[in-house]
Amino acid sequence: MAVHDAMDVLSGKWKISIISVLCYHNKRRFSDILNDIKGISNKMLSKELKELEINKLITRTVFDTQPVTVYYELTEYGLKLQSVIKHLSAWGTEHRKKIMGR
Amino acid sequence: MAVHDAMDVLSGKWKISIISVLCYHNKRRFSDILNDIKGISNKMLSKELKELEINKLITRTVFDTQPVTVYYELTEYGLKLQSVIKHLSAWGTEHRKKIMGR
DNA sequence: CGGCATCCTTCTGGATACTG
DNA sequence: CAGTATCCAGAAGGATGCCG
Repeated sequence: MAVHDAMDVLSGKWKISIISVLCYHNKRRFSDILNDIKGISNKMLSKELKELEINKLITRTVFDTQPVTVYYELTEYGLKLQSVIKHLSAWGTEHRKKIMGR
Repeated sequence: MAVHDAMDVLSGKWKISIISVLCYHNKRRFSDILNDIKGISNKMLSKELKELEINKLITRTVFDTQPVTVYYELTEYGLKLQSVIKHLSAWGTEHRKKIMGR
């Protein structure tokens, strides 16, 4: 099932949120993403970024400054998830209204 | 974050697959879904169906036959996920090609 | 048929401390 | 800054058996 193939890659508590952040910012640093996503720990961010990189959804670029600077960005491939995220986000907004009662 | 609101409801190993099945079949019985989704156990199917019902994404209808017949179907609300599923599915198909190398 | 109960193992993920 | 290492609790989820 194709949907399951997609979810294999996207499963994990934070992956969708991470991709979402990268959709809006294009290039983003580790600590910035850490602040963007409320509640995530550095351990989890590190782990999920690594998995996304393995699956070719994002790239990791290191700049040899002092201290080092690392940028993450979506690959061309990962960018194709933008429309999915957009729809999901719209649905999520509506869902929150429904659950919260306003 | 709206995306996270959506994922709260959709998290779980099989929920997206279940919704996907109901997108294609409209009305579907417990044991049919069990067969549709490869690898799922009855315990998991039961649990995730219950959660989806609580969140108003699906409805559960019991027919008092002998033995009982139970149908699940998407609510009007759950149906709004169809476009998300469609995009996700398309992406998943492409992803499989990419990973499998063809 | 459509589940629920139980057992048990694995995975998830938070807190904290440490490093180049 | 951008992680890694360790510890540990709790959740997820598979296997099996039982029930109306």
